[in-house]
Amino acid sequence: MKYTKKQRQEKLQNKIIENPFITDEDLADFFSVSVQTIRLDRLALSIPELRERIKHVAREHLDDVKALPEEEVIGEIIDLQLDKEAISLLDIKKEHVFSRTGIARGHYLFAQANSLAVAIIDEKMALTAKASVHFHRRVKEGERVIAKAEVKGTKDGKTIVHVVSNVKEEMVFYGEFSMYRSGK
Amino acid sequence: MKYTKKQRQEKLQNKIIENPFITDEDLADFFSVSVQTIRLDRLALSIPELRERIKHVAREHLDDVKALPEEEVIGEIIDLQLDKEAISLLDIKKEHVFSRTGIARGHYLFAQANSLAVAIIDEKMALTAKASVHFHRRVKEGERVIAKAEVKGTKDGKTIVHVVSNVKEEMVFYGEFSMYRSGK
DNA sequence: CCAATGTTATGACTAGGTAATAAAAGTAGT
DNA sequence: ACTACTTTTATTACCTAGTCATAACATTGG
Repeated sequence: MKYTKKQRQEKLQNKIIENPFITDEDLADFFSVSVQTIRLDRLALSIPELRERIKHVAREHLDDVKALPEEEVIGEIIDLQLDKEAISLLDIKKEHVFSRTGIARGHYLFAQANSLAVAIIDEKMALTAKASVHFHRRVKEGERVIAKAEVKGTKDGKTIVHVVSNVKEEMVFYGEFSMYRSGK
Repeated sequence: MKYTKKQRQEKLQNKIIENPFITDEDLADFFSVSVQTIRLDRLALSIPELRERIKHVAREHLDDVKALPEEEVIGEIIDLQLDKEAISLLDIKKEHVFSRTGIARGHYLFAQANSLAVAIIDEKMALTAKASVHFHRRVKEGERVIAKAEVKGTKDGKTIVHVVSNVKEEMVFYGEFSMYRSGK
């Protein structure tokens, strides 16, 4: 025999993670055992059946795509006084960090700050013209970044917004954004 | 009767887009028609059955999660000479633009430039310290942004990278990045 | 009123399973 | 070599959410 029960079950788990769309029959072929054995294995490992697996993957996706366009903002806005100040919150998760180091990629902090700068403008449309940003400290997975934006005034039609992002009491990011606004 | 055939089929389409997990039976209940009618409707609209719908959504998701961590870069790198220059390409799609205006959100252009600046550094790890960026022209859905990064030199341990992004011959973005590098 | 369109019902079949039960095969210990 | 136990396989009945084909019934417009 090729594998012991334990070995097979380990491999099985990997196989299914790798390709959640595989049927018991295909697995049975692959391991040269009967379908029933595969089913006992899944039962033992509490791996749900193909359809449930697919459903699960699909639901995750649906949550993703629903979460994004709903709020065209990176991070969750928790306070917003138009043309004055705004605060948003971003929890740094796996998808935001370099997988090797666990350090957040700069453009997510930028994105949080930038989209907050867009949101704060009391206009149907706002676009970033210029930005000058500083990354003060690396942010790690699991940390919560709170960005605070403040409108500093207007200079030749462009609104200047300052954004300071903190993790707890520590400043991790600072940016100055110069925003076009659609208003006449 | 509540709806005509046409009205029902339109509503049906929306219903399914809204919640692809709904069964024919639930739909039949909702519209107070028989399951068979729903099936004829789906057939007419060529909407696949529940399981196929779910599978499709799941596959998209799988592609997403597989595509992202593979290359930790926004855009596709088409040329890379470490510590010299690099070029990447980003096709602006629906998910990159403000849905109302079709104009690309600034942080995607930033992300493309920033991740190119990270990639160009010949080191296991590179992080952005500072960045100064200008958005010269709005980029629209369907346009292809080509970012070109050049290493300009090193100043107190930080590498200066310039990134110019063009759509066709027109410059749309310019950024100067100051990068930390892990090297001793 | 009758023909066309729309709707519902029925029966046979499918994939990819669950669950329960039984039988067979392999592995150890003595 | 025989028993005891684990592991694997087979069998049967059932399930969901469909497919496809055929037939009958209902509604509406002209």
